Amino acid sequence: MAGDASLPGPRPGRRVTSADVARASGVSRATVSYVLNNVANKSVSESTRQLVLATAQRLGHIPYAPARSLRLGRSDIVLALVRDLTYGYIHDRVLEVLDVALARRGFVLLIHRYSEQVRPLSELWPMVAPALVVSMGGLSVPEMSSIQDSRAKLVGVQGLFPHERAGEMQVEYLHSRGHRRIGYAFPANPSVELIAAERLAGARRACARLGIPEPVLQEVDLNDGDTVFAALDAWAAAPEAITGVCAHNDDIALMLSSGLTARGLRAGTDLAVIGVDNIPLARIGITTVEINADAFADQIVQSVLDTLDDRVAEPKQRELLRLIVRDSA
Amino acid sequence: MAGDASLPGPRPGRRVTSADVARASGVSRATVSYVLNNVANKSVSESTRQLVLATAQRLGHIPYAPARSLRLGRSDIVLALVRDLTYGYIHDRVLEVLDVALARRGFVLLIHRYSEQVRPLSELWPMVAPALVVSMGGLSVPEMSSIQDSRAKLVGVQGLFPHERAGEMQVEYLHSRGHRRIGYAFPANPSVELIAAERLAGARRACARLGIPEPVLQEVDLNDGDTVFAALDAWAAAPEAITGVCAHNDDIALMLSSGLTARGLRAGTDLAVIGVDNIPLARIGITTVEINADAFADQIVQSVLDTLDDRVAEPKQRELLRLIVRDSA
DNA sequence: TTGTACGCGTTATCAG
DNA sequence: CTGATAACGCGTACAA
Repeated sequence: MAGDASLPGPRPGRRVTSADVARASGVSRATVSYVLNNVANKSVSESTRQLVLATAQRLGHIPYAPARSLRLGRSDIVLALVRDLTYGYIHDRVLEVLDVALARRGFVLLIHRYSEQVRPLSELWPMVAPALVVSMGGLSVPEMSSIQDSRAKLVGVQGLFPHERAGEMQVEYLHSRGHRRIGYAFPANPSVELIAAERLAGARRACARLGIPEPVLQEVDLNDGDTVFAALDAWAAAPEAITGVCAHNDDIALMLSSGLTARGLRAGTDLAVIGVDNIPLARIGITTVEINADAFADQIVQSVLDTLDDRVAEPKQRELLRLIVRDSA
Repeated sequence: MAGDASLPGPRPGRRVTSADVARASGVSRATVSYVLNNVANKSVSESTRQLVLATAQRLGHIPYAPARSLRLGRSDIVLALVRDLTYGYIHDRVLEVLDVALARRGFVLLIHRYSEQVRPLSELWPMVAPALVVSMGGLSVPEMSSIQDSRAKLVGVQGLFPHERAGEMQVEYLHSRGHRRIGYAFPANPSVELIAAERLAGARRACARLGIPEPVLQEVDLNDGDTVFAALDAWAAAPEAITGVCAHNDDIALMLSSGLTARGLRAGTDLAVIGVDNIPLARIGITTVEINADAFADQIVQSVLDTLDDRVAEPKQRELLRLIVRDSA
């Protein structure tokens, strides 16, 4: 029994290190590392290999990420910066596809709900040391330079997506259906402001090109039903009544549709409403500009992998948008 | 020029370490560490303090997370395991509140979209070394033991939430409005199966207690509008027609409502529909069992902080559910 | 204020 | 071919 106690057994309350595995296996730490990492060019006899594997398993050894990263000079973390998780459907799909692609390359995708008020980016790097940062929204100049300082690579999603075109397509469709006075439902949520501005700009451009008046802007807050009714009233009270509305996205289009229903009216017959996204909930009755989530995701994945490999990204634009006509417009 | 070259200047292409700052400041690495960490009980003269701070700033030094974690034996990462980001509103709110609370404690919340098929949990620990894991869905037994092996603390969200009660409240409300034949719209998405089963169980229990037949189950797939119409048909064709339906959540309730509208019917008059969540989109017209997201978030935060401090959690149950009556039921 | 040992995994170099 | 020794990455904190 005294013999047992003097043996360098498992240290209580401490992490199981590769050194523990080495001791218990009667081999060196180097050998353990070679075995655990399947290092090529290093021949280890099958017997020791099995012994090390079994011992590691038995002791429950898990290589400690910080030590690995310190030695390797890089972490396997890709950090996605997101302002808001409720972007919903498209975002979720993109992040899923991205994580699968990264997994094949030995990286892991972690998502951070980023807000400058909670914690400046500069405080993020001493806590996480990502190999690459994917920014899912816009970034300010100081934010971008902070990422540069952190030595993480950076991929921005903004710019990859033709938001203006989406706004244009909405107006073009409404125009083709005879609508000449168009409303625009702009989101109140500040976290989508940049995107929203682009879509609106596209709608405005299309109106100008088609020779119809600028869209009549109304702000709609997803968290406040009153704003929906206020918008409907404003459009109805316009000098020349609005007959068709572009909604920033399907969520807002759905709210407008619900608002109409609540008033005994109906989207499509009393007021044309068109959204953007083609979210599942919209698939009953909402006319929309569909975003091809998979194609969009592929572009981002391509961009991320290129950046990880220090390749220059070849911008292979694919068609991401498609009109889907349903009852609401 | 030769003199310049022999100076230990900034090493090209390499990280700026605290040693670089120490050299450039003409002080020891220890001093740099003390200054940068504002260590109490360590008197550093104001002049060197300012010098070090300025030098660090000038060189763009950022403490390297892996080295910190290795030395301290802990990382500042709290990892939230999520099956699916489209849980939406409630989840987003919870994760926001949690991150704010963790920020105050010097931790950062990172979210991982977890799927066993993409990457087993055991491969996650060598990449991330979280101080604590928050599981936002259910975990299997091997998954839980994998977390144990990783030496991360674990907080499960399941169990904190009275899902059965939500199902009960739905049935109780429909019953109070005179409905005796009740349908149940069950989500097809497997990632919410555990939660959904609990809500359904509650609905069943309430039916039994009230002496009405079991709810007639129909599966509804958010991504497939046909399932909505199939469900509506099935309920209408039941031996005794269904007059009220409990939806697993507001998204499904909204789909049912849209389906009714598409058929020229209306939720509330032709078929009563009640959801769960009170998501923003539901706030026009959908009767629902509201989840108090902030109170729910507070519970989780409390649980997380208790676990981080190795305190035993005191289960301070608050009322999380509230009936909200609108047009749809 | 400083010197230095430490945390842990990786890998170049060396010995049998 | 099989394996061991030792240096390294970087920040922290104890002893001096």
